[in-house]
Amino acid sequence: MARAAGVSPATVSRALSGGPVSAELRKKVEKAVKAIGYRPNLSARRLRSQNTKTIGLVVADIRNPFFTAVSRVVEDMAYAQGMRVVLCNTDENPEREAFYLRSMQEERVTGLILAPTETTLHKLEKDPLLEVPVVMVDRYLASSRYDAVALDNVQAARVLVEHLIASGKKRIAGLFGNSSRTGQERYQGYAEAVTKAGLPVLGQFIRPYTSDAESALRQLWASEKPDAIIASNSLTAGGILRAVKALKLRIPEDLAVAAFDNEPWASLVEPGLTVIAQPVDDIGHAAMQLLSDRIQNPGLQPRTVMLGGELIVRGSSATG
Amino acid sequence: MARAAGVSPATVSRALSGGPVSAELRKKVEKAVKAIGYRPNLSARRLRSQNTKTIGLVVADIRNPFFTAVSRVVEDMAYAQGMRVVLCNTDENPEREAFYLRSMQEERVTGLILAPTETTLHKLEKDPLLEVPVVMVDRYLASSRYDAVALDNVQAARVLVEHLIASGKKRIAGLFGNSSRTGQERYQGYAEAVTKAGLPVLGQFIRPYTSDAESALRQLWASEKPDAIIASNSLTAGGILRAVKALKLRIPEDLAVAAFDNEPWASLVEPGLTVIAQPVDDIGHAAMQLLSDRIQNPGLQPRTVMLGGELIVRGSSATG
DNA sequence: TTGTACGCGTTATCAG
DNA sequence: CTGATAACGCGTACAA
Repeated sequence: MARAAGVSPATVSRALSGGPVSAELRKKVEKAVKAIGYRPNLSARRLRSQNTKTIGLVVADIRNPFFTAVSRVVEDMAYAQGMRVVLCNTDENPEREAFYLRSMQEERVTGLILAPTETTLHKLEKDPLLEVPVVMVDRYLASSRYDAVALDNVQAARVLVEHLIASGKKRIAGLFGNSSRTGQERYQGYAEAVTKAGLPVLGQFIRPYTSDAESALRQLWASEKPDAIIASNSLTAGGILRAVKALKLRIPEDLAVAAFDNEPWASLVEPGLTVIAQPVDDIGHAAMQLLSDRIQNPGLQPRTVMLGGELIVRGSSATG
Repeated sequence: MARAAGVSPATVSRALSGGPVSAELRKKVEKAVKAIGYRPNLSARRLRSQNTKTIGLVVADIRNPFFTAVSRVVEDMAYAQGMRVVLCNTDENPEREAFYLRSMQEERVTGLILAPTETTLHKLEKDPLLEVPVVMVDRYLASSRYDAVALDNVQAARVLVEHLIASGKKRIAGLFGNSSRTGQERYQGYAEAVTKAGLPVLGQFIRPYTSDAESALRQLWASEKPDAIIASNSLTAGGILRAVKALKLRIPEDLAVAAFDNEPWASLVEPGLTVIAQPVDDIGHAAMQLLSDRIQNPGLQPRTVMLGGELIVRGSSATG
């Protein structure tokens, strides 16, 4: 490139990065850029500057609408700051997580946004093998060494259950994801609420897939005969509705249903699905904000941003 | 690292990449790796090897379930080949597309998977400023210079419309995305089918957002009084169902509805949404396969993989 | 203002 | 089998 423009490499570098260059030479460089279709080499630039301007986004599965929404916000904010986003799906598999975290280290990412499994969450807390800025999303430990942003799951689950109790439900079941802290916290809020009301605890942990939720509900219906059920996420909710349809149960008369995540279809299914809406945009925004802050100032005390959910009542939980 | 292990850089490189090294020195290197938590620097590796092992994925919006599904498959296959995926959302905005394509060039991506707007699609065909392997996804031009994989949109739309005609519908409307070739093709298949049956063409192009679809249907219902409508994608379908609900129309008696994309909720809404299911996994798989082939052999003739959709009939289009 | 020289961390080539 | 050396493309201190 330098010789294509007939100037020194240094001049090219300066011209392209707005350094002090005479108008004449600047023209020469710009002309050469167009002539040969020159594009600066980011690998070289990163190696030299020791700044990759890359953020790693490691989530369980981008098809989970929650992560989809978060990733979109993260990508928007990243590119607004001239950063790129590398996407990783771990399928809640600690081995894949370990692999990706190693990769992100080799990538020398500027920062990392991570929704870890319970396993990895504890491992990272014990020995902090990541020396890059990290923000946990959706899952976190109290008084962690890492920044985190998440829904107040315990509180949100409690609100959801109390709503069902207020609707007169007496046998409230719950299906919770078995691999993430999120599921545990929502279970906790659920269990506290039903216990406090003197109702039985009918919660169980399942893999967060539609089919697992479907069969779990069938079993539950054949044994415990709940009159209401809450789902820890939208995939599980889908499975429940599928089973409800197959069993020809009426909602909410036979079974009230409520869930987490206000998917677009929540208002389209009959009679409308009651949900806790997560502020996904705010969560993504907070994650990037925490990350930017920490990148600028690594010495910061770890911060946890806890956001509230919004209860949206629809027909699926209407007073019986 | 080299001096931490007490050997030469070359030996470190060989040891880590399985080259010919004595067992003794290999131990030394491995020990040093653990001791200092060494991770190879990918920027340096890429600069030196001129191989970034990175694929760029440029789509309109990762929140569109079609792209979500494709991206998941792409990411899976990429990492199975030791490649990373950089994600870009263009919002169907040609300027953002241009920006990202430039970025991907600077990134020296090994390959590019791209769902371009109509604008960019034509521009790239005219002057091929991308000299990396490119696979178009979801949108493409006939006899293009690029590889492509997509649904046979004309055919699929025709099938969908013919199904509605067979159900006795006489005034079939259609809402199609206004920014992508996909919308145009589906319109074409729609128009052909209704014309052939001697029915009026009530199709229109809208921005592919839920709210636009909602107001479009309200207007349509107030003027053309269709007895059926098809939606070019799942967001548009959602808007239609929302408006239908607000207008208290009965499906399918007042208005039959059919759409593209078999989202999980399609079977959950009453009375079930008739759709053309896109083979999203196959599409993602084919895209990566085409890309791998072209990376291995850049001289290949451009290929277009056209996949068929599957008509899934549900209650929303039941014979009136 | 401009050019020269060096180094970022790696791999490939070439001697030894 | 191993080490010195060069080069990938860029940015920057330093000299001119």
